[in-house]
Amino acid sequence: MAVNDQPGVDAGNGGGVRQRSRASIERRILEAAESVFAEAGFNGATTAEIARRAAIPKANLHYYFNTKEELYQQVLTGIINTWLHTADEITPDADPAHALAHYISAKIELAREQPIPSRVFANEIIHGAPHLGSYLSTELRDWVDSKAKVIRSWIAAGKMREVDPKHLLFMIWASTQTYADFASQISAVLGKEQLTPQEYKTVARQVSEIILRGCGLTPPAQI
Amino acid sequence: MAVNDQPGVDAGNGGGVRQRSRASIERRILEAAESVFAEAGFNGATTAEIARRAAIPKANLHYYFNTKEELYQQVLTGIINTWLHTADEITPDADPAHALAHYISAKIELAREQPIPSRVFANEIIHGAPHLGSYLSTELRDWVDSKAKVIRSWIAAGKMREVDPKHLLFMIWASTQTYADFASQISAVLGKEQLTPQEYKTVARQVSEIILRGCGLTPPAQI
DNA sequence: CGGAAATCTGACCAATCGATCAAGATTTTT
DNA sequence: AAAAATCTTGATCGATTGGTCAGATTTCCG
Repeated sequence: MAVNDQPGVDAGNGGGVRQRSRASIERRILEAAESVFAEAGFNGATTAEIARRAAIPKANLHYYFNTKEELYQQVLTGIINTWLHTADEITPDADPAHALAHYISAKIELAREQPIPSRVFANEIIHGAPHLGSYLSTELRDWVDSKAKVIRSWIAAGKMREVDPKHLLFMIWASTQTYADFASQISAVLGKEQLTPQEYKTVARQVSEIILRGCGLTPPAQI
Repeated sequence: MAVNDQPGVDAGNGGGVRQRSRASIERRILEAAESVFAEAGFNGATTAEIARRAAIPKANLHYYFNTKEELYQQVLTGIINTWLHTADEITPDADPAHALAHYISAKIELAREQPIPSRVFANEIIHGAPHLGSYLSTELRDWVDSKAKVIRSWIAAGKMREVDPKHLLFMIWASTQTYADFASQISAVLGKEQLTPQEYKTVARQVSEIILRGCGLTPPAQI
């Protein structure tokens, strides 16, 4: 299906009330879908529940998004786009300690601010990524290759201990996203509804310290 | 429902063919259920598909397990019991470096040997653990409290750097289980169907080294 | 052997699901 | 103001689901 294969988008008006209203309601539907997909997965989510949370009749939801699959794809795409630029500071000329600490801190922040999209993505991966097409083996793989190359250049320059760059990235992903994906477990174990922003900062500092020291780096005093 | 609330179990025979056959078929059903739950989650899993993989009619499956919920509970219980004793070496008198390295190594091994149950559990947690009752906030919480106490005793004895014990455990869980739960992502990014046992050993060594150094410990030469 | 208990199974059911449709309401364009 | 385009909605459909049930078959044991 083409991107603009929906009525109204190519109407003659130059971004009038119609388009603004349409964008607004689509955002509301996507947010509702996000939370339902996160709670129940693709199979468990029902369009009726999504419609209910978006406060529109189910038939109207299918006017804006033809199929549940299309809705899910849009949610996934939104998540992925959000994640594309969190490691921009990982560049050859950067200071490894600072760049990694910044990356870890940013990922923990994201886990705190947007845990729901993270859970949708995690659920998709756990079930073998049946709806992600070739994204993992093409775009994400290229992204990892390029970041691994940067880390390898840091190692070659003697800036840090010799570690496998890709598995280091997996470890950072796991250690940070666990605070979004497995929040229910962490909350239950710690015995508190949710962590405070202060506690998230403490977590970011500890994860940074362990990984940086593990890489033979000295954690920066301030991030 | 009581544990032995099924026909045949309390028959007069002393562990004859009947009981052995029942145990065998129940195991076959549970294995089938495990894989289906892992691939589709609780909602997405169908009793028809579980029955198909167990090679029995659906009605027969419901003879051994009354409801899908009961089947799911048994799968979850099995997983949890498997995990209960993986950290037995974490004791006050143990050497922190050796104990942690052993724990991490054992968890990576488990991720390699039994990724499917791990995914069922992870899926349950991601969706807020709706079927786990109070397990997380009671038994698991107590388990974590006791292990955290051990780690705190290590710190008090000056054996390792001061870190938050619980978040250290979360980090170990995340870094190890990611190789089971997110295997599809790791495979796609690395461009290989699956890691070799040798590669799992490399992963275990690297995760150990980073975490141990991160805790101010010296990784043991051999685990 | 013979009957009781346990096991197995095809057929079936009520509920729920994603999706469709026709018809009406509203807004925009001419 | 008429026509066209867009939006909204209740009703409904075919497909799938978890679970049931009556009856056939097998196993067990005196």
